[in-house]
Amino acid sequence: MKRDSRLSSVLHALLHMAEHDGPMTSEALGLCLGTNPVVVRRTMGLLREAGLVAAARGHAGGWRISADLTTVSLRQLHEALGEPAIFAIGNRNETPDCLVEQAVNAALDHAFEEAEALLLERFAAVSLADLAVDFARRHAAWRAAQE
Amino acid sequence: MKRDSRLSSVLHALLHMAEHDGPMTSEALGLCLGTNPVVVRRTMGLLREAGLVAAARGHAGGWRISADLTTVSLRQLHEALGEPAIFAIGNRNETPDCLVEQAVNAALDHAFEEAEALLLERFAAVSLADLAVDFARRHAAWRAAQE
DNA sequence: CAATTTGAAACATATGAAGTTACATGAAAC
DNA sequence: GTTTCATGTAACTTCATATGTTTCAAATTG
Repeated sequence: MKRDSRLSSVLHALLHMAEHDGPMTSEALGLCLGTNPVVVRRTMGLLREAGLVAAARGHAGGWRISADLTTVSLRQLHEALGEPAIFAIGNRNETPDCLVEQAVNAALDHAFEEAEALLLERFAAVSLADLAVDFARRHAAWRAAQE
Repeated sequence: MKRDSRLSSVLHALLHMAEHDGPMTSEALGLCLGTNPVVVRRTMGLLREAGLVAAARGHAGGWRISADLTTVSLRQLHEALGEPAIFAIGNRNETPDCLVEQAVNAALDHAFEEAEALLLERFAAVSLADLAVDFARRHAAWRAAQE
């Protein structure tokens, strides 16, 4: 199963935007992410619809963050992306007639629901500002190591 | 992304086997699961390698459980299936040079590791015997509802 | 008007789970 | 011992879907 890496992508893009003065074009972001500008527009477009970023066309256009970094959590970004499926494992049949399969589904669903709740709770607890701080720490450590 | 439903499948198969006297053929299990006998053999073969089931060829052959239902947990089954990837969401690049992406990966990895640990813990706490009990309960309720 | 940039549709590629076909191997029945 | 039944396994096809690509319209700026 191919994994959905859009959450990772938009975080990467947003932090680059946060470190950058002025708007960044899809092409510039595509270079940072190692992907195509159209893929950037497609994914960032979902964040635009959620009001997290704004896009401007034409000369000096591009993408900029239109929200407070301290208030945007990973969970909000996950939601902005349309809450894609979290698990690569699932039930064979979600609405079985077979009582055996119903018992199996109930047990698996329960475990997955707990894990999902924990994951979303952790996502909600991390903001873009937290990531920016972590990046700054790594950057300082990297600069120190260059000496 | 297409979800891996093998854990769900083998649980369904194992509970039918537990309710059934004597070995069950791949064809019979395929009918229970709504799939092809070859798919059953392919998947059950992994459980055979883990020593959880045994297969006999020829007349009166088929699959039977070769372990104590109370000692086989969902986690053991997950392991027998080769510990397939749990999440449908992941990092774009697992070993990035970019410090921004490293910070992003660290945050996501941390959240996913916690959720994975919880899920596996829950899997470890549920045995086939537990599922058999739940099935029996559902079956009794169903019979009562038929009157 | 010309250059730049997003928006979006349409199509191509890649990956992996699941399904299918075909046949060899082994075990029991007769 | 031959027939029948069943697993073991390889090879191929199908299907879903994330990602990538091409193309062009629309909007904005110089």
